[in-house]
Amino acid sequence: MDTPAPRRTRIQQEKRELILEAALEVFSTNGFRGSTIDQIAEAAGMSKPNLLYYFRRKEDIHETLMQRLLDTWLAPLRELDDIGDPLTELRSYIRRKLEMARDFPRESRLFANEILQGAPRIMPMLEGELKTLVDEKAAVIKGWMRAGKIARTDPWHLIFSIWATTQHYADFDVQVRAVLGPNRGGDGRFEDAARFLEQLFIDGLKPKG
Amino acid sequence: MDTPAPRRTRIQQEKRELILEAALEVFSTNGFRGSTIDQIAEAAGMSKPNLLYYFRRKEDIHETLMQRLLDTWLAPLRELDDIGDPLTELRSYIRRKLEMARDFPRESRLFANEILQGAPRIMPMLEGELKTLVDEKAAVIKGWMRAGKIARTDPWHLIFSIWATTQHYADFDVQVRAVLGPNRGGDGRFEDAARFLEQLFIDGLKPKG
DNA sequence: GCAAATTTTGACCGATTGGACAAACGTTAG
DNA sequence: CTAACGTTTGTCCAATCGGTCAAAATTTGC
Repeated sequence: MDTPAPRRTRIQQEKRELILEAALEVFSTNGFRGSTIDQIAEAAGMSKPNLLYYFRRKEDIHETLMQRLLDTWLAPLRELDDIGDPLTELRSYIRRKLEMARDFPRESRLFANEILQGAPRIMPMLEGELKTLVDEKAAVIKGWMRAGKIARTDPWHLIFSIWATTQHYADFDVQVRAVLGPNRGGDGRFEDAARFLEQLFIDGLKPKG
Repeated sequence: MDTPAPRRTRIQQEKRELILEAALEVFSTNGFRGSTIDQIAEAAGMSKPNLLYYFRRKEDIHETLMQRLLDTWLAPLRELDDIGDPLTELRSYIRRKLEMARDFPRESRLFANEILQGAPRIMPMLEGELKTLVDEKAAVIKGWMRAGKIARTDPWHLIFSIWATTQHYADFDVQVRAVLGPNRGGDGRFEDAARFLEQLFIDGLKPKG
């Protein structure tokens, strides 16, 4: 409805991708207001007016970036399956989220920036699509608890905690690396985190007695 | 060494406090670059040149704010005591951190903003003071594990997870409230979170038979 | 090969920004 | 009362910002 006919030239497609890639880099490290069109243009290897030929306003770039992000961002939770084995499902959800923090830290920071500032541009999506999805998956988890397959807890706060702990390794990466130091803070930190989080969540969720 | 003689008038003390309070509000919601001196001045109820009489540069305000923040921010971890009962110590550490997220969300967001942007202004403190403190407390926790008082895990990632989960309720507050909805997202959400986190961390850390 | 359409650029604009400055205003101690 | 000191304000400035525009350069369809 809102995108009637995005007929695009080959050049347009390529250049738009280039700009979005550059904008992701710039926005995720400086925030929206902290980033300038010039910075993005330079990172994309083109002049400012040229960039503005592809995206007429700075906010259009951010909006496009945000729309793409949200799809991939919620994919792991969408895959949480009622059918599968509960502990296996949760374990792979945690692993997938941690992999996203490792492989797409800029996307994570872009999202964190948006939320930190009060989510002015995606509030409807949080209260709509996101809430619906979380409620749905919380119901699934509650079902597992009722069936005695996992220990009883608050499913919503469980999901929050998984989000918080996994995204922490992207959003607070500099702090994590600074504290761990050059040895433990190297490439192995994600495997260490994976082991720790699996123990914390999965062992903790095994049904009691 | 760096603050030789901060002799200050009564008016200076009062006005500086006023400015810092206003700046905390503005910086924590807009980030450093996203905030303007005019905004802070207006929030503090004074003119821009008047504000610049008390803080000569915008960055001076941010720096002062950050220095104050770091002291109070690490206080809970500093209090983690080797002498006390391990599970009690950890439980009250988690509770204290969650209380800080509830009572000082602006400070939490200010800190998160700084880290998100790569911690350009506090990197030395992260690699110095913070790393030292965390290493020290990690050693304490390791001692508890060796003594069989709590289950074995990675102390560093345990601390990261406590930080992540508790601060989440300040930094991602809008998302938490949006997902929980008007009923569960009300004032009780911190008590729910406290219960959940205690179960997650404390029960999970009880020594295995 | 050429005309039409697309892409790129340099020059420019008004608004906003952080900050400087001197003059005006208030306060306070003797 | 008054001189010295502290505080406040209006005005101004250079730099940077998001964005425009027309003209030049390039690509594309035939």
